[in-house]
Amino acid sequence: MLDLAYIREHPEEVKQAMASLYVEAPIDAILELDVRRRSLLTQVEQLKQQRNQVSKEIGKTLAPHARHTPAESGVARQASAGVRDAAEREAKKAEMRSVGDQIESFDAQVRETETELNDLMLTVPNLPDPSVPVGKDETENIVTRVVGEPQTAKDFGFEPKPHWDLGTALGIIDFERGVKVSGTRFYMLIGAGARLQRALISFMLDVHIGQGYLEVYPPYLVKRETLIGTGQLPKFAENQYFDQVDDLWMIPTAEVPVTNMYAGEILDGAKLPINHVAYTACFRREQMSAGRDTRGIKRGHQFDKVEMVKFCTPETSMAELAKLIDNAEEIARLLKIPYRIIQMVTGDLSFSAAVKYDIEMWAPGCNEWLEVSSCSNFKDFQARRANIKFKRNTQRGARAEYVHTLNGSGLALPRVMIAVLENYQQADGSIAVPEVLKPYMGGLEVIR
RNA sequence: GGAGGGAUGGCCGAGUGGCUUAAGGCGACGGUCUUGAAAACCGUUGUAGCCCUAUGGGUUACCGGGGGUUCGAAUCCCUCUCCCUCCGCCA
Repeated sequence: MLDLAYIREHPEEVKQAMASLYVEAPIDAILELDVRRRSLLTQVEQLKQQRNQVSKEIGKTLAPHARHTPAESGVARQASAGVRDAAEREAKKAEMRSVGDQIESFDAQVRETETELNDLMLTVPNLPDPSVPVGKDETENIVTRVVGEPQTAKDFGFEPKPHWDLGTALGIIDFERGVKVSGTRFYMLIGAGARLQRALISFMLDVHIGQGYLEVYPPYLVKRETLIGTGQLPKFAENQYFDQVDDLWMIPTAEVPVTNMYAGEILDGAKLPINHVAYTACFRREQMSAGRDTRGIKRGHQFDKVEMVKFCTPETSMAELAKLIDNAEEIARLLKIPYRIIQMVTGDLSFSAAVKYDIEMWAPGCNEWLEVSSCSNFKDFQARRANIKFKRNTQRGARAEYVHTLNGSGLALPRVMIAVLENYQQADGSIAVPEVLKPYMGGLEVIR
């Protein structure tokens, strides 16, 4: 969520930013609601002040012993001065009743305006960082680096096969049975296939733990407000699986529970940056892209992922993003798989990101670059939604500020599996196990 | 799923309709004293919003969330959530 005060003070700048994202954002409607809300607040607060004051005066005119008898049964026995007081008191009460009615009506209008305003604010995407190149869509994204040599048939000395052929022949990926049990876009990993995925998970976690990330095992089902915190809701409800009875939602990424684990908290600035790594399954309906990437295990409704999440101070978040990318790259380097880094232009930024880089691994069988990681700096956008703050020190009067949040895949499993299978395939259709994975595979050298 | 008990500031903990502007304690911060420290003593203390003549002043809301009663609610009523104790069920 953007800072409302910032929109109020820099409306033209915000509108331009939205234009560079190729997004229609209701900035004018927000500004109008903001004016209306503040005007209503001023009026209702005056009325409340009046009521508070007069109510206190009413209390003072009551004799101390009478204060606890609401019916004022003793009125008849009081002297004439007391009776006059009582009459005056009743007049004031009647007056305050009418003030109360006005307050009620104003409060209702304030609530209505705030709900409307908040609903609109939740649909506005993050502002892009000034460093992000302006561009319309993914075709204009920038390849910033290529690491390693993408291998082709010439290098292999034979025609490299796609993973669906390799996996099926080896009996380590079973597409038919996955579909039988769960429907389209599901598959099963069998034997060395399942073990290879498990090896990759353990390997990645160990590498990231070594880089200083604290491992977290989070829930896979979360509340609606948790998905609002990271920005998946309300805009992208159609991409989520959820249980209607309990209003619990299946996580599309570990980012959701891990970022929100500090929701509503004020963190100790001395403890920042906080680095977490989590392995989870992820669930996505992907109905928007039905028909795309239908072959193989590239895009399924369920996949595993190791994810890194960072919480840091505003002034360090860009440097932390660079570290995050390097930490994710380390996996590709250790696996000795060629990869490249892509910078997203404004038009291809995700809803919550201010800056975003993708890591793509080369897959010689499918003959394409596979997106295995997205590393994003969300700045204070998610922190504002999830209300995650920090204090720089314990000094008196220290102000709580919003943290900056970042996350990046410490790689998405199915696509790394594809890259491993296709890059390490041999002429006979067997797969050499990458050196760094052998200890995790019980010393297995070749999958055949 | 059933029965009972709870939720108050950074923490502990009082508070059954109006001197509550939330007592008291702890902690934290500042000061006095001291060669320095401790102790003692004095003072300060949260969050969010709005308004103004704006290094300051005013005001509203916040005692788990939401609603209600009342001139007035931490306090009374309804409801929801979460936690604790016990029972049942369960990988």
